[in-house]
Amino acid sequence: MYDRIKGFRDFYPGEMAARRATIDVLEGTAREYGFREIGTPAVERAEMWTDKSGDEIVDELYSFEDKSGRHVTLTPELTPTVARMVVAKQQELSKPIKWVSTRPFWRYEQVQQGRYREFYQTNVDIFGSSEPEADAEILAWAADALTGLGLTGEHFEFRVSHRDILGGVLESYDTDVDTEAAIRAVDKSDKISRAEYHDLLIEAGLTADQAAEFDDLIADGDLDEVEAFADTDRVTAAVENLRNVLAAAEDFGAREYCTVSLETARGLDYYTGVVFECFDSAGEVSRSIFGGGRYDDLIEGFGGQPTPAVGVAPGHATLSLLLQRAGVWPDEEVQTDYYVLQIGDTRPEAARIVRELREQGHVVETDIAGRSFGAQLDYADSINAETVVIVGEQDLANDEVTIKDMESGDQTQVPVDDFPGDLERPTFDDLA
RNA sequence: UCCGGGUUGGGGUAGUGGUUAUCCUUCAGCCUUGUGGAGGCUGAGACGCGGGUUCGAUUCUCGCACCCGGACCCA
Repeated sequence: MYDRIKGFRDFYPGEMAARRATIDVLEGTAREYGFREIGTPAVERAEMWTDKSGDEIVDELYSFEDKSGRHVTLTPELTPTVARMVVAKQQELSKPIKWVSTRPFWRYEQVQQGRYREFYQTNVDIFGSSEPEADAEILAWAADALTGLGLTGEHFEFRVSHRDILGGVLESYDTDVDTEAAIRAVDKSDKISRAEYHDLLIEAGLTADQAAEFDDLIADGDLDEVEAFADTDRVTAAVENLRNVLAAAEDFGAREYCTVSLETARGLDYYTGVVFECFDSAGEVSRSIFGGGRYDDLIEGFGGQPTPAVGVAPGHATLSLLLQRAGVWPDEEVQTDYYVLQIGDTRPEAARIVRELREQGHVVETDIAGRSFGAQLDYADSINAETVVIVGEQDLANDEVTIKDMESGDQTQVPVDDFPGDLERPTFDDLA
């Protein structure tokens, strides 16, 4: 026996069916919005990450030198790849560019609940619109996708913020405040005591009074108060933009899932405007389910024309945790339309029936294991066959086959030449 | 990298310093090549690895590996 590599997963049929069902909803919803599917390489140049994040990032990459000496890596995220793709065809792609893709990514990380080394994400991105409607469309897609999976507003919420609000408020203090340290403190505020939180803020350069005041302001999430408190262009613009996005989300049907949460500070460095994270409302999944937001500087950073961008990338692992805890994880039930049972040497006739039924698009199985009558029925039962077609020597001697309804156990004889005949999906009820 | 918990047939478990390691389930076959869901019978299948203590270790002990949580991290 060989071990499975840590952090990688096998999907047995039942699990694969659930994964497939999840992907179908996410992508099907994206298709309704006009997002077009793209395909991307599993391997990219490692420089796409080391240039931006430094060489330490290599520790978290599945990177290696290929046979021609290129330093490459299994891709840990999609964003640099789409950025590269947008830059490469910037002139010929009509805007807004709306792309979707579901695929695995790889990161060499510590494995934990909801986090693997090979993980699947559905990335949904819009390039070329800085309008609030673009941000709102991302929120709306996410909301539609989650409700399409069977979740409701009881199960999830989007905590929405704006990158410039926290920074802008901190900037407005006269004192010399270490903005980054303060934002890190906000990020941790959930996990530490109030006193510790305030201490961290004070270390970042706020006075004790300011720390308390800042805490209240941010915790309340009241945009009017924020605006009144920090009357700077940056904060005013951020607040207005956030309001516009929420107003559009209202019309798009996603507002009810959104909560203004100015503490939502964490996330990728490249976010520039509205940011949001999806959380389990019940708090059972403590980690954020996924995050998204606006990253207007990224394309330019990859050598393209300045191009606004906004996107979201739900990871399927945390999503499945949420779906399971909400009790809406798609459970596969094997469904088989027909089992064609053979007794004696009836293969030619049985095979003809099987092929005709399959041609009509039905799911059809027959004996390929040389089993006895009882064992075949047993098997037909185990695969939830709706109808069993018994092709036995005795039946054929009368030019008949037996049609058995597995749920009721009722059965009837029909002329073998009339089966399946012209009926699209002949069952016991049609033939009795 | 760190912290906590764990490891007995495919899955779930009981148990023990000493004879053939318990039970449930699963799987295969049979009872029953012409009637499944119930039942019965038969069979397959396990003490993570290595060292130590011991006459003897699956059991005690140490180390390691692996698994599950969590911290850090999360581009």
